[in-house]
Amino acid sequence: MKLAAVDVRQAASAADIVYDALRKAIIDGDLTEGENLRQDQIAQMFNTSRIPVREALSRLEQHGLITTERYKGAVVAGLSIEEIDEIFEFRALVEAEVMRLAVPNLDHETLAAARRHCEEFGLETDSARWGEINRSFHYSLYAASKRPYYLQIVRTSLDRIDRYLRAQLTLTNGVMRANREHEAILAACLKGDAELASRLTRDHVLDAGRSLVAFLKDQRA
Amino acid sequence: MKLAAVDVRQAASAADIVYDALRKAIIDGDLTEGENLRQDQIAQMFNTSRIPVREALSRLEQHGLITTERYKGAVVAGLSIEEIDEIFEFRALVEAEVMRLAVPNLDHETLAAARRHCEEFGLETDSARWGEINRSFHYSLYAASKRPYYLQIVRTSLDRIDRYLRAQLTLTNGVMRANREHEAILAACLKGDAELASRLTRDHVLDAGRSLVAFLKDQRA
DNA sequence: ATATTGTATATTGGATCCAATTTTTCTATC
DNA sequence: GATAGAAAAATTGGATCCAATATACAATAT
Repeated sequence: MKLAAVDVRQAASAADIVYDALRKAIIDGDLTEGENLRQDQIAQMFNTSRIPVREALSRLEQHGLITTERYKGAVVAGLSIEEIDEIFEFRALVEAEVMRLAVPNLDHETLAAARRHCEEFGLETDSARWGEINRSFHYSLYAASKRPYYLQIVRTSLDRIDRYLRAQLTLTNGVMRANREHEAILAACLKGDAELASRLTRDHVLDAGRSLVAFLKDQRA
Repeated sequence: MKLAAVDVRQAASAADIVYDALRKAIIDGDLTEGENLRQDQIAQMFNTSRIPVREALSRLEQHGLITTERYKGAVVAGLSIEEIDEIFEFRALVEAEVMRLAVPNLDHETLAAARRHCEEFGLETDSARWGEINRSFHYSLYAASKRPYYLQIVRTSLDRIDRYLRAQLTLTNGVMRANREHEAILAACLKGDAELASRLTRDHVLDAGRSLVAFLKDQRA
């Protein structure tokens, strides 16, 4: 008897599913700052008991995406202007270094993929997708750094501020500038100029941070 | 009626207690790499049910301190040489920057505390305490950077490699050199030379990483 | 004797129930 | 009608019980 080999992959646990869904909802901004997260309500949404929900909430709290208080429950964490500023500063430091380390390892395939993401970003008209494509562009280059720990940190940092970034990315001029900066970074990568790519990445992140902070200061005032 | 003001602090939940205890045991090296963590056994140790234990394990997994597999359980995570190397490289980047940012904010009190930790490190003979004092010294300076997010990241990074570092810190020559480097960093801080303090911190971390990696390569061969 | 199959045990993930505490609602009183 | 206090509802953290699966070991066939 002949059978095709089937990749029986481990099914994710309920806690994993709930965690992934809530994380996505928070970084997408579908759950807004300060919003209450009732264990019971979430459990019903996912057709589970509160146990896996609590585990998911506990993980989210570890990553700073929510805060919890006994007998009170969990709320989506908000960030102060100062905290947002600090995270952008941190990202600029780490992502610039990741970019520097990535350039020597970039091959044609990776560069082609990055170019596709870059073009896609320029052509996309659905503002809801900009954030996602933006991540894809940067990550496709960052991956060449072969620094999984750095990338994990970048991911958790980005998770914290992504929803604010998306709010600001809906402003068209922000997208235009981001697109120009992406092209400049890509050009530096094609030239193999690690220092330039690193500096441009740093400025790209700091720029985004500055305009976001300005946007939020205005909005919150 | 007069009552002394009592700091009624929120009692930590059982999950918090278990998490803290396990985290400490892992970073202190009391739980060794690959060691099995049975929920039932841990629950009995802390006189609780498995529920808070599972929550604690879930958090530890998020921080990379353990790995879990369904129906198999949790084991203390081990790090490859490459992973350790990467974490030291990362720490060097971030801690150098934190040090640079801290120097302009250092006041007499902070410097005095750092000096005390530095001297304590030189005088301490109990090798088990070196790791702890080492952290105190660096953190006392880092705190002046006023960058809570950076510091949180530094903490989780240090958590991952602390037990290896402690194993290596038992070698007296490692402590001697660390002590000299601490004094040099402190001197740069006293001079208010942020660039120098930053560079020395970077080298201090990279040095520790290099000798640790050499030590482990030898040990694991 | 060895390999294979079946069974018992160990262990995890999840459901349901309980205790503690907060928040809300209702009621009695002014 | 407003307010203080009590009862009810809501909500969380934890304990106990159940289902699913892996591992260890015994029984059996070759």
